[in-house]
Amino acid sequence: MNVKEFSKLTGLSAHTLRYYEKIGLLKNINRNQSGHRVYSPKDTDWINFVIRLKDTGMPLQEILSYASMRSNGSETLVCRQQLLENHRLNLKSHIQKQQEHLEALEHKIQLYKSGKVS
Amino acid sequence: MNVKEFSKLTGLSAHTLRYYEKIGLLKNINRNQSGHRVYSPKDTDWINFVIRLKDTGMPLQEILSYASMRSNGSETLVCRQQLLENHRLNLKSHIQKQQEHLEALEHKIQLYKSGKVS
DNA sequence: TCTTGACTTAGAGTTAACTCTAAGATGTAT
DNA sequence: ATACATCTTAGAGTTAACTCTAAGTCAAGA
Repeated sequence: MNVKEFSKLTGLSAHTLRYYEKIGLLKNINRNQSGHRVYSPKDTDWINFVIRLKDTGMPLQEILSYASMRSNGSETLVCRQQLLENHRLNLKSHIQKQQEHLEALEHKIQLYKSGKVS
Repeated sequence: MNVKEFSKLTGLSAHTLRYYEKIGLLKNINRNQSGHRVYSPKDTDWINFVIRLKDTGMPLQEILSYASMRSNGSETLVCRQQLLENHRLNLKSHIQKQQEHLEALEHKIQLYKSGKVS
């Protein structure tokens, strides 16, 4: 898969994909005989997980730290699990808070609907 | 209330509060005889709503647009309500998506717990 | 009165995460 | 063979939202 196809698949621009590679978020991307990148299904799995972490608000630096632990093999398993469990707690409380915000927003909209706002 | 107290109340730094005023998000803040800002309960209500919008991911530009409609009085009521209802839909789908991310994350953590990840 | 700390302004600097540019090599359709 | 799109790189530019700096004013306690 070339960069254009991979870009379409992931929803990230070719620029962003090269940027992710530059900062170390994507590693060991294969090249064809003319030096063009060739992405594999493994790259797809990894980038999809990266995108999930990113979409849940994890900064690239922290994803990078997960990535580098991953490439250090099984001695980092506990640490990676810790990181993910910590992220899970953050995400749960984020959802909780957004739910409260939603309710407050719906209350405000009700005020508009009943003409109690000017 | 001076800027320090208002900062503590809102959780925003004094720098940020002045910045919000500079870009037009806070308007007509009173001053005492020596030119220092004096924040009122009305300012508190407004900033709290601003913070809610911000925390739900609304860009300052859009909050600003709500703010400027608000200061244009009742002829913008419908438009403001529209903006909030649209934001409500975005927020609902955000929460939905985060919920899905949470489930995928919990699944991944299960893989770690059962030793299926290396 | 002197010091200490809070306040003011305009404007510069920072950070994260892209996003684009330039200049050149390669690939694909007519 | 000739366009024309796509690939490559290093490095510069952009955007949002702060965050800080400098230089000066003001207020309260020893």
